[in-house]
Amino acid sequence: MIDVKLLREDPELFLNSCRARGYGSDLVESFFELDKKWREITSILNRTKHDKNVLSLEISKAVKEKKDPLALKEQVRVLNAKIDEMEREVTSIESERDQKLRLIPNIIDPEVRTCKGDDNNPFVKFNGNASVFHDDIREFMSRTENKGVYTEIDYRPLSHVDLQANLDLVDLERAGKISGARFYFIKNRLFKLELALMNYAVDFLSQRGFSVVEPPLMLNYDSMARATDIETFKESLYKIEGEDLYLIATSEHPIAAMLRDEILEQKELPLRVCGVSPCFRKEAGAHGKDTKGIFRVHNFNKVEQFIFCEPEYSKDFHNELLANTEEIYQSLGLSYRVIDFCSAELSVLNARKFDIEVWFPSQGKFREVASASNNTDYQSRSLNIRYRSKDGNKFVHTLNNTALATTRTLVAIMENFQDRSGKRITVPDVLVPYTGFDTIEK
RNA sequence: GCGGGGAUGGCCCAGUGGUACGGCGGCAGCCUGCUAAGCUGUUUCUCUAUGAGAGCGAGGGUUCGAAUCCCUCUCCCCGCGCCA
Repeated sequence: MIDVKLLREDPELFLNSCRARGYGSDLVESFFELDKKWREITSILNRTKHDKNVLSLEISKAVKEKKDPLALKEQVRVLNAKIDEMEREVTSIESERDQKLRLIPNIIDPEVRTCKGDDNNPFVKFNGNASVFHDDIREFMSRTENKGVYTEIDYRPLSHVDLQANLDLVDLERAGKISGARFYFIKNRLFKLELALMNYAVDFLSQRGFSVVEPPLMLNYDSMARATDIETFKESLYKIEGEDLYLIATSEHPIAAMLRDEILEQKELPLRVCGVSPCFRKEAGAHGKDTKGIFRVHNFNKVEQFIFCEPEYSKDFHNELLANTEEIYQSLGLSYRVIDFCSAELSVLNARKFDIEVWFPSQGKFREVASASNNTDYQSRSLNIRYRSKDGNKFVHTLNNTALATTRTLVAIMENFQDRSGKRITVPDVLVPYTGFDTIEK
């Protein structure tokens, strides 16, 4: 949620942010219309309540002095009827107003470029040495602003779907039979590789000052609504029938909600939390995309980074979160590019967002594996997470970034580290201590 | 699931129908000077702000008036039951 006071003081700030996102100004305008009405009625209501309180005190005195309070009581009854009516009106206007308020998006970081469309997200950097099939070189170089480094290959590597069939690593048919599309059984060495990835990422973050939590996998409506935005609710979340519970789409949400309504000490900050959990997503808006294999699925495991910090430092921590994930992917030997999101592609919560996209030689594309968001004080204001400072209690800034999502990283490893026969996958060196094997083959 | 106990400001705690007591901590100031202490003020949210309103886990109800009485719910603690 945005800061109402700031909105009243400087509407232009929010109008600009709305425009850059392609929103139009109706939201802000209808907020002000309702807010004006709300203030007017609230003011009369409070005056009436004051009158009532005064009368009530008089009754109290009258009773003590053994005078008859009947006439005074009647006056209060009349006021009560008015108060009831006004209160109903205020409540209804207030809820309408707050509904608008909750939809007004976060203020965009001034460094974000005003543009639209995923293809226009500004390129930030490339790292690695990608295997690129010669037909894809042009695409590869254009996506890296000619800064990409590659080794040309004269064949197209197998997709993970074919590889896993060759090596008996995933059973999609039976998962489809019992659960439906986008479900899977992960089998054998691929499962051990998944465990290795999670362990590796957790160890990595532990060494960088993160505490580790496995969160609740369900949140109630209130916590979820305050930790996320309406789009996530609509597009992603599974609800438990007959219960006030939703399956989490990422551990970002329970970690953010964990500290709701709390006041932290300044010396506790920054608070670095690593969350490890399955993530459940409906993928309702993704019909027809990535329908084969385990690239886009209804549940996967993820190691997430989350930071609560003082406002002054959130940009630094945003970079720290990005650097952590980059280092993980570098150490795995995967080539990636970083993009900086266009204003119109940011989520309502985001002030700024970077994505890390790994090169998949079998698809000839960079694909998203991690997403680093700075939500500034938008999430913390909804969740009411503050810290004590010299100038009073202030909202913390919250940031998050994927450290490692297992299914996509497994696909990346399979597609990048297969040999030419398509019957053997090399395990990245850093994972071998965790897996106990260095190849996956038939 | 059953029975009992609980939830009051950042924290602790008092409060059996008349408008929330006191302490601790934090902040500001004063006084002072020896590992410090003392004194005063302040401490949540909202508003059209010398003033008002709201706020005692949440939501209803009774009443002129509810932290207090009644109903429903949530969470925590103790015991019993069930259980990987």
